[in-house]
Amino acid sequence: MELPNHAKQLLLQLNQQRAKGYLCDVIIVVENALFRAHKNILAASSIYFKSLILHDNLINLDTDMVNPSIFRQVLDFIYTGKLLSSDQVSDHNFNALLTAASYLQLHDLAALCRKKLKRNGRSLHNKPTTPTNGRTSRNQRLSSTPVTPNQISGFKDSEKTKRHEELLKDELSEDEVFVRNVQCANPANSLSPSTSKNGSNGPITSSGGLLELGLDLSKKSPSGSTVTEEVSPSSIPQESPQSASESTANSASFDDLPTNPQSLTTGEPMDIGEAEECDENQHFPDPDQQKSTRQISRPRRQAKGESHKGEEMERSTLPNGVAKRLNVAGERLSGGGNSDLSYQCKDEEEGLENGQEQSEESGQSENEGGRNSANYVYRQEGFEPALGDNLYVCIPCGKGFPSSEELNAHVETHTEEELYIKEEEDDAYPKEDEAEAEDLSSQTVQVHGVDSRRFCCTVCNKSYKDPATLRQHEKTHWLTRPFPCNICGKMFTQRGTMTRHMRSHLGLKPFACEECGMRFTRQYRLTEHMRVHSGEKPYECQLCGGKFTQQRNLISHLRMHTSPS
DNA sequence: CTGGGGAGGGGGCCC
DNA sequence: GGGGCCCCCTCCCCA
Repeated sequence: MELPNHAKQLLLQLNQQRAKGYLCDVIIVVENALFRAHKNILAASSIYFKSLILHDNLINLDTDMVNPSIFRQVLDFIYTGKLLSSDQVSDHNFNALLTAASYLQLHDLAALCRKKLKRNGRSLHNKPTTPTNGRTSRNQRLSSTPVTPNQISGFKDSEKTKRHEELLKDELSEDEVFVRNVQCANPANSLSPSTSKNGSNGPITSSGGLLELGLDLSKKSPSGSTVTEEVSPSSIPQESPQSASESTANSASFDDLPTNPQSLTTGEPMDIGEAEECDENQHFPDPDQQKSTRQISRPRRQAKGESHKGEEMERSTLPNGVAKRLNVAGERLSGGGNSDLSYQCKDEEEGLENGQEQSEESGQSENEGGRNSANYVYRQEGFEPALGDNLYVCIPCGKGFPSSEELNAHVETHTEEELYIKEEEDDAYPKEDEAEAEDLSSQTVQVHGVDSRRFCCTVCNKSYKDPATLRQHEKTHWLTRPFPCNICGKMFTQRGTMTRHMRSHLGLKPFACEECGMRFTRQYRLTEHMRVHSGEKPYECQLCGGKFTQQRNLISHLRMHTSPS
């Protein structure tokens, strides 16, 4: 007995889930576009993917071989077995598809493309369609500014490309919208290292419309002359749980998108069955051949360890029974390609059990449901039967919910005060003066005579000059971190920190050295760096007289003095 | 090979 | 929100 449509229905469901970002556990980076998908599906489709996603949740594809537009079709094909109808896909597009399919070892797709090209009597070009990486310019496509054919550098046949872009224009899947939120941050800087180094792209202004999409991770250089990212400030899509309701404008664009996989493609689909060599058993080619074609260079290993004092405190104070880790199959988000994208969630790599950190899924869940309000969405570790389907757990109270939407609705009922860790509930923090701390209420203002630091934290007794700073500090005691990274899900207590973190994902280095052209993610780094050119060494060791350009190196040096040797 | 310095990069947090 | 600083990790170079 066999259900005739079982496989089809299963794939349909999976594609719907992809469209919603549901249970997606891998992000594929193609130039400046990100695609969410399921590891299992990719692994089942291509041994190339299979090898890549074993350890990485973030895969960076070779932009010489595939561009975002093509990969979108590839991904659609993987999930549906269908391509756009042949009259909607130009020969040039088939060439690009063939290139991508070969590169990704999607042999069925490659065979399909070959057949179509052969049928059309065209020569096969199993080469990149362009030396400029087929920068099909999703940014441009998404931009409200009209795009001239010349701007689409990815294809020589710009008219056909444009036509294809138009075809795709109105059928963005949700993963692309997710991409939009990320990539619009830096329309000038793609994720490829080629543009991150010197920022050779032209200046981008808000007139392009990209910034309306809401993410600005750029900075302005102090000099201004060497920086290309001239963008106006705009809001960040992530918001605190308290302000989540304000994000409806963002959410609307998601909700309007089609989730039916059929709508992901238009026109008459071309079924995979057209490919002559489409044998189900031919999905996995010779592994040796696979190795030889592997294109992705491994990223430089990133900083791994950190003190994470606050996170350790969080772990120690998490309520019993509250799931912390949403860890989806390895969970380690590492850059699969260029170093600009080689960020790794350090705690994830270290296997820490910190729910606040393990939020790739939370990010997806927020995309699925409240979009920007799912700061409390964490999957239960494993799938404990006792919880049934209530896999989405509210960290503060431990309640489980079957969907992120319900959890988000529940989270709204929590007040800030509830999220705050009361002093009496927390014995994990060092107290400078416990007796005094006991007398402090959350509203207490300590006046220490002429001391201007009148605002004391009731948890750790630190004092601050103004209530805003105190409030900012108090967030470090919260169980939850209100600002998640859209890419890796890492959570931050301050929006600025998250924004800064996002720059590392996107390779944004707005601060350029006028002397050597080296670029930095932070002004402070540039200031430090400038001492290299000036020869200034303001930090002097009082023990040996050694001088240093950076304070941290003096500190490191001092350890050498103090450590027993 | 090892230790030390220089420097790039990331996160936390206060102002 | 941005700036600045601290702390950390890491890599690279060189003696």
